[in-house]
Amino acid sequence: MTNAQAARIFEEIAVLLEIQGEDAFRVNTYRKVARTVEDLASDINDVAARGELAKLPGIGKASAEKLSELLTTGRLALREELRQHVPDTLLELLRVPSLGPRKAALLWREVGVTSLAELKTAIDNGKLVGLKGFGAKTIEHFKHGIEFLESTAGRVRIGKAWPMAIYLRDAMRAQPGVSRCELAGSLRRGAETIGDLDLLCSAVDGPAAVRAFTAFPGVLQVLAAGDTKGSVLIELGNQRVQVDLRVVPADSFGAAWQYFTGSKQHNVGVRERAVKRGWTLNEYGLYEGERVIASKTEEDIYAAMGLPWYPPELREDRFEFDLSAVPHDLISLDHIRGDLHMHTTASDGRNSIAEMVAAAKARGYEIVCITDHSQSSAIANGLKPDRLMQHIRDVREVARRITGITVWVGAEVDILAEGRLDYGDDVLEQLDFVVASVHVGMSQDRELNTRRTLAAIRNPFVNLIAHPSGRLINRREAMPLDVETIAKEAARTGTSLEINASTYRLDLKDQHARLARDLGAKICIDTDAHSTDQLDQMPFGVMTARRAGLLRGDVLNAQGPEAIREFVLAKRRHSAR
DNA sequence: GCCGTTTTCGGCCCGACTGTTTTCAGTCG
Repeated sequence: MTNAQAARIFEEIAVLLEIQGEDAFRVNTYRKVARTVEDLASDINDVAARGELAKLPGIGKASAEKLSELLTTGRLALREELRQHVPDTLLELLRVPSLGPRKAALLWREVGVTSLAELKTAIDNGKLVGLKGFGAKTIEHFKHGIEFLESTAGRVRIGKAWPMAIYLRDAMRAQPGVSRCELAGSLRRGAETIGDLDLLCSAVDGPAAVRAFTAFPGVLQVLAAGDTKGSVLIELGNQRVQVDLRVVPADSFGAAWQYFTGSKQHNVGVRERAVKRGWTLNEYGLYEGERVIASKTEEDIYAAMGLPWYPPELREDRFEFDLSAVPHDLISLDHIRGDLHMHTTASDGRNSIAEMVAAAKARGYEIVCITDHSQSSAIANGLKPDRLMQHIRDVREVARRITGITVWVGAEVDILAEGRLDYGDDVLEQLDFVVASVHVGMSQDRELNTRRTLAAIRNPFVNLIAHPSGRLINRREAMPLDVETIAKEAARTGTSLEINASTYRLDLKDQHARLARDLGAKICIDTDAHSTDQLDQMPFGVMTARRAGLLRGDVLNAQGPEAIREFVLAKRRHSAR
């Protein structure tokens, strides 16, 4: 059982308990267990095998026993018992906005509704009319909510949400009386997917700002519009997404920005510190009774509690409250000196070698590496060795013509299903930098996937394992892989592991990148661009690296061309010995 | 159910908005 599967089961138990009206704090305990397991970089089975489950934060004796039961037997008595009492299809009702556990329980007990489909029918047949707590507006809301669910595919990739968020932020900034507007929420934290867009602004007239917001073109539906808060649904490609706006006084902006950036768990951690000092913290400020201790800036809020200002990417209650673990020189976009993984028209890219190189140079890079697909990727027009030889000459020719940037020729060579690389060493040794990655046979088991990735890492000419897990966000699960073993071998051999900056991938993910760095592996952040505009995905890779707590020195392409060249040569020398 | 420099019991973050309420419960973030 994977971490994600175990986490899902504990989250499900939390919901089932909630519907049964269980004590909210006990419910929260199960949620915490789910989150701890989900966020864990190492395999939960390994932790269990070492008998260290109860050492994890928020997991005590009872939860450790339940986890252990689940991992060894694949079943959990508590869950099965709960499911006997509560129909499992009831869980899907909670996805309807403004329908929570209380109302779900009422719908089930009073009207016999146990699923989304039954809710829809019950509404259409007027069966909810007269039900206590269910007025006409509530019923209408549910009707819209079901339509919303049918038209949305859940969370949105950050790369899809970002441009819309910037557009809305700038539109708010242009409103009269609005002195400031900023992104908040998971978007500001650089999370890989976004549930809704959060905007924070300060304005002289709150209700006017909310009115302007809810009147934007593109707003499909207004969910709430108060004096300081507005919520709307907007169209985003083929999806719909909720956008929340909060308006606060300028003097409270720091407190509010801290508050609305989250994460929820980070805020709980910060608040607990306030409570210990006898203070209260809300979106308007940090208070001792009526007295304001801090409110204007985030820095003020954190400093008052003896905490450093946290880059938003670190605010996940993962490691940031261990002050010795808070990095001082976190990697940032302006540290990035090159992009070492991209494609051209030679394989499946849309732009020529010269166009990609010019675009990299225009972004201020000192080094760029062209890495087209290898021969077995027929669908991607992969290069057979003879075409690759011509391609090498073509890249060298561009390198001669375009000055002011180091231009390398490499390849993205397939790691085949049985573990062989798609080019022989006689071909690989002619390249400046070799990217190896898995594109086929992803349904193989953990051992096989790990073994073939290790084989690639041990090849003296392979310098980077690209998108190591092969996941596609919202589309394909990561292939089963022992990331810990991979990272150790990468560290030992001098091979880097990628954070692929494409917002379809973001692979390695933040937690794994942190684990890999801790085990000594170098990380390389690349866009895997298939066109010049995709080079602009780099910020999302950097945000992922920041969430992992990576420093400038942990990132290969934050070094200059000479250092990267030395990284390549060192592995070849080491292997020749 | 977890936790502990207020430690083995008694807390556990805080406020806005909505709807159906005559004073608050439910939901959300």
